[in-house]
Amino acid sequence: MAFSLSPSSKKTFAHSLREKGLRPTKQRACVYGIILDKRDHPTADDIFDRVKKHLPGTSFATVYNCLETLVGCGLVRQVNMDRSPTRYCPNLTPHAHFKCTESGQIFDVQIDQETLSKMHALIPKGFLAENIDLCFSGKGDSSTQ
Amino acid sequence: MAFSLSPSSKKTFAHSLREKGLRPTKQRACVYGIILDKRDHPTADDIFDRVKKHLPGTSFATVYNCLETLVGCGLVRQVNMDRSPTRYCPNLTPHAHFKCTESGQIFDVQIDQETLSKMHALIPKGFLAENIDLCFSGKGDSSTQ
DNA sequence: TCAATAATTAGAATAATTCCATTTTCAACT
DNA sequence: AGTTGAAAATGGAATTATTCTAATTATTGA
Repeated sequence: MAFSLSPSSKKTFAHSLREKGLRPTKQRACVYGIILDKRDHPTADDIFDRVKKHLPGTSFATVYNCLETLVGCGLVRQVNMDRSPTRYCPNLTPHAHFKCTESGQIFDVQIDQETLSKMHALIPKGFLAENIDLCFSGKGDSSTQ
Repeated sequence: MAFSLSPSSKKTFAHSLREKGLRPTKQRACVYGIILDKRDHPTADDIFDRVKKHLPGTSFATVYNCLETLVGCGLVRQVNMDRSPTRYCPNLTPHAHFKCTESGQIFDVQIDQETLSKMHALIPKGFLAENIDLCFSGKGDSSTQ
């Protein structure tokens, strides 16, 4: 049985895909639902395990295909830290990531408008940034571990 | 014939290694010299090709070993963008990276103290950042391509 | 319903990096 | 100078995340 998205998520999902002429399949909905459901920045591997509980026949390739599609539609974002496996995040607001080197957990860190502007201002004339990626790593908050 | 470091680089190099009880070997000096020589953010593969011109018998494993050692000693820094191969950079000052999506080139972008402080201030109480990584990607300066 | 197109599937292939067992190098001691 | 022991280098195999491929299945629009 497929993952059930909330009515508003389902609308966003179907709309974003149709806008690009893509089909809102049950696998894509499931992957999207899983990323929304537990916002722990899962890897493709984590997502594959969770998807299989809902749609047991799903293959790894499909999970990767779905993730690529969802990223392409702007529904989820990739988080790359070091050489570790890519993680996925449904938070579309401007934010940075903090990786705890002890637990491996990743935390979202909001970026205020003023700091964001200062960061943008670093870019030299003639360059046009389409993407900004800010990552911290170090010791996380022990109360959350 | 080994790569020849400038007297001051040689001193920094030998000192940083000896401080950690490590040996300043000719392979390590060569890898370090190559990263200092052409500051184009080479990959391990690029470095391997260049090292072989000076020390033909060098193996890939040695290049990786040397890079790990140099990073561990703080002589060079790793630059990870997306899932592309790790690149290496001898610029030890606070700086960000801009990757041109057209040419693949990576440019250093200096970070002023005020912006750096603002970025640090984003980190929530209880977290201790040991590393900051700021990356931009988009269209680079066409005059440099 | 049916054809056309898009998406999914399983498994092979790839690419960057790491591991491992062996050999070589280097520095400190006889 | 020769010996020894630890550290480093070597070649090749192994690993891991991801992408590719060819065949099958699902979805959409006429």
